[in-house]
Amino acid sequence: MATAFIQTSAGRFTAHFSDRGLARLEFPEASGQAACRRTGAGLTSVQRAWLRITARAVRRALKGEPIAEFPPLDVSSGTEFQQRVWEELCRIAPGHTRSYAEIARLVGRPTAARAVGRACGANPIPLLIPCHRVLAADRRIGGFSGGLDWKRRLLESEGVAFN
DNA sequence: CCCTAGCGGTGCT
DNA sequence: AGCACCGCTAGGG
Repeated sequence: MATAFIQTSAGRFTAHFSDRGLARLEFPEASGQAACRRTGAGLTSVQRAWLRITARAVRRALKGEPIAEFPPLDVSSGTEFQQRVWEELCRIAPGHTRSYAEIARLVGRPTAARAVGRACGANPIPLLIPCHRVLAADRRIGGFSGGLDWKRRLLESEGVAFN
């Protein structure tokens, strides 16, 4: 796994690439931003290409715009159930939402809404796998592993109303 | 608003 | 094999 950084107006994201693609994306940390390494060092040329695509995707996602091109996503860390949930998340267009229960139904486990919440929390590539577009059934915001402030901000940037 | 009961995947013992 | 977590939900004060 190779690590690289993506500078944005909202801070510096951290991306981890395996030999299969983008495997993890981390939101900017509140502190410790000072230490800046050269981004891209230690990446293969393929990974550097993925990094460019990822950086574009992240910047577009932050503006609430549709993402034109995704890097390959390496979701092999997830269980089969988690991967099915994440796949379903990827089908939610910007500006749209689903409830945890709806995702549960879509992956064929209609009573597993709670487990869907857990699977969302385990999403290793938030923002690009848009777990922020999942709300509770009553349109309350639910949770977000990266912090509720981020979820609110992302939903607002997409013009989504929530409770 | 609160509380309760039922829920299922996951990870830890 | 248990068991305690949880980004849940529906129902009822």
